[in-house]
Amino acid sequence: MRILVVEDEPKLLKSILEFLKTEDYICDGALSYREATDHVSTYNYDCLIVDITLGDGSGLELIKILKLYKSEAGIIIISAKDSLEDKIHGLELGSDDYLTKPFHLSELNARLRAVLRRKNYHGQENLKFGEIRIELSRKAVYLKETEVYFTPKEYELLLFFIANQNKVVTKTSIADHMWEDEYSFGSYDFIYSHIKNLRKKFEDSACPDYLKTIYGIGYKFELA
Amino acid sequence: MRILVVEDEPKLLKSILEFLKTEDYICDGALSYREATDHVSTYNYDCLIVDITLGDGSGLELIKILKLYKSEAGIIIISAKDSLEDKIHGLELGSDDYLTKPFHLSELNARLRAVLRRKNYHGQENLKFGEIRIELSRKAVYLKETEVYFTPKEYELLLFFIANQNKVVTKTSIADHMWEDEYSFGSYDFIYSHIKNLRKKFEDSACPDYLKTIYGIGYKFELA
DNA sequence: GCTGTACAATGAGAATTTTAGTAGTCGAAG
DNA sequence: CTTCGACTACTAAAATTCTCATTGTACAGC
Repeated sequence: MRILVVEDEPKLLKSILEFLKTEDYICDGALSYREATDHVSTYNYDCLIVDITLGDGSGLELIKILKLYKSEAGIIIISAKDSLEDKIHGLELGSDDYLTKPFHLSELNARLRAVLRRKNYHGQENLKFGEIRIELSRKAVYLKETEVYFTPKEYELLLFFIANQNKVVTKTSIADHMWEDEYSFGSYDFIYSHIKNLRKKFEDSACPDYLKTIYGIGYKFELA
Repeated sequence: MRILVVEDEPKLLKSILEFLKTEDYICDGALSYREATDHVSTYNYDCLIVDITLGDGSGLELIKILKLYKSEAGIIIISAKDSLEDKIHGLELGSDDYLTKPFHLSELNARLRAVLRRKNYHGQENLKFGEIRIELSRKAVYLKETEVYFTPKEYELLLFFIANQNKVVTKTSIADHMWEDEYSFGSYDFIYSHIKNLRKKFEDSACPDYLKTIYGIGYKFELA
């Protein structure tokens, strides 16, 4: 379940992303208009959460553009104003729901579930990939039928790879997803480190290592 | 026993919720139509209490929609008008009972019990989870056959965990559920504090600690 | 095939973050 | 005025994440 959150207030964006990640969504953030269109033109999202009171242009314009790229994605609008106008415009342009600041994060989650359900993504409870099984609601990872503990970063990374299975993921995109704001372009040592930990857990459980290194590019998670 | 109350008058909603909580129901509130459908699409309720004179649309419409999602849930209609028409319509659409404003909360409780009984939830008096037994009617908690006093917040938290057993509950959702009004992105110290108190009571009674910490995320209440 | 360079993997420990624990303040109820 | 529960502030402990130095590996050019 892939989500893009567009919000210009860094703190709020961060806490939304953190929360959604704890709820097992694969999500990215954009601080501006342009960043958002970049992301949308690059990745496939199932739902977009958009603050329409961004600084750099009309948020409703943005929605039109987003729709062009990704017409089947759900859209939830966030707004500070409770103005009926904006609400109506938003809904006319094809947003699926509307949320007024301030809001509870679990409220956002409820809307999100509703939107995704309306789009027939009945929230999956389990993920399977080869010998790996994940019970999302329990955050439990099973390798070959035995439960293995994964730290938050490891868990998130694993989910990310499964979401992008059979595709090459660049280190840049990994860094982008997992370390939103503060990733320094210098080295990817921290990625190597987490990759190593993942592989160690596979090995310790005699689980095949589905993670292929693509030299000079990144990784690919695939069977056999 | 999970209940959703749909009522657009905030004060009334609040007092209904408070009352139901003292009666040991796990309950959520919705101030509008849309909020209600969100909740219903997200959680499983055993009964819905719906004011059909909401501002944002016909309440009877709402009931139709609610039924679509969750046909086995009981429904009690609240209405300001005592019109026979609405009553008949409501019952036709599958509501189980009907209550006219103003009403006593104890009256609501009686209807609720009746509805739940009819649905074979014959007045669930006890909850059990491992070595924990709760007599809901008395708000009495037994750990390993000895009664232990739990403060109101501890009790509510315990019920929340039991209601969400075997699932990871994030700190955010705990905060959202237990401190609906005034929680702002602060620290989670108060959660830690209550968690500690719960665990202390388990320990003092030599009762297993079913509460697992999920580092960086929240907690999980499960056997073994 | 050999060699050099850039990239990737590894292991250990430092730094940071998160949680547990302790003590104490505040405010409401009696 | 006292008691009790709810919450806060602070310290300690635990766990995770990140850094860094080092070792190993793939690729390209010769």
